[in-house]
Amino acid sequence: MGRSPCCEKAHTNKGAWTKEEDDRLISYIRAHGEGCWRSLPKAAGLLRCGKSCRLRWINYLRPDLKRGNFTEEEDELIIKLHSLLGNKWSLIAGRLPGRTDNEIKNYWNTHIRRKLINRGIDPATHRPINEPSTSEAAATISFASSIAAASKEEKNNNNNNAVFVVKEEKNPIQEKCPDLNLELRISPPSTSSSSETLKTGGGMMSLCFTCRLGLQSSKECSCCGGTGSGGIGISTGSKSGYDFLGLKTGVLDYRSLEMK
DNA sequence: AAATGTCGCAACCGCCCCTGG
DNA sequence: CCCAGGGGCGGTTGCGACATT
Repeated sequence: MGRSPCCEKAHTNKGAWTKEEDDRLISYIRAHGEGCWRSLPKAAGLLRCGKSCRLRWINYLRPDLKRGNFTEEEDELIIKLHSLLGNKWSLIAGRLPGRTDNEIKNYWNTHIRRKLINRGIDPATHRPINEPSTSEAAATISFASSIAAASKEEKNNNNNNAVFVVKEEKNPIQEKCPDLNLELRISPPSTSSSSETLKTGGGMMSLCFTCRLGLQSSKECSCCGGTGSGGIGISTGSKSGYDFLGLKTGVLDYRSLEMK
């Protein structure tokens, strides 16, 4: 039993979007919101596949996209997140307000990979290229509980819902590449608190409801202040409501953390 | 100036997961 | 519990822009 195609391929346009198509899609979504992508093209008068519309909107037309060059901070954050999450571009994109998974994926493949190779780091494993591949643990995220990892801050926050500790441990690889081999520690969320709290190696962040919906830096955001600046918190320890590790739903799906 | 090579990005493809009936 | 539909994601491709010869 085959899966029905997502659209009538015979009657859909493909390839680059025209200005008129963009305008139609934008005006339709402004009027009706992002709804059923499958029926959207017909409703909007577009001869496009619903998936194509979704992709165009998410990757190019969304008003909150931050286009332009990646900053050095974003570079480093992407590298760190990739070392933790692997090719989970959507998760990584979730930590970079205004950036899309596709954009980050492209940027990784074209710039960061080369950058890491130039540094002598294997972009796939985040290990030194010359490093013999005997140390399996070095490439694997450790979910081992670590009391020490809980750090002092945990004592100050007993209402944590989802607590993530990104801990750096000293080992030979770590000393060569101090940003790598970060450890994640995950505890299940509770339902008692109205905001999520997350920890990084450097700071504590409390997420407002808006941020938990993935609307960081929006006008309604109370923890980011709606400044549009977003938060690059993993390494800086800023308190900018950074939705680290896909907490948009309030429940962490551990499968999303698996390394490939 | 033309030809060729390389790079970067937008878009597509196909698979997987989630959800509702 | 099973199945189909819809949405989302990661990998790949195609093409235009730019650089080099």
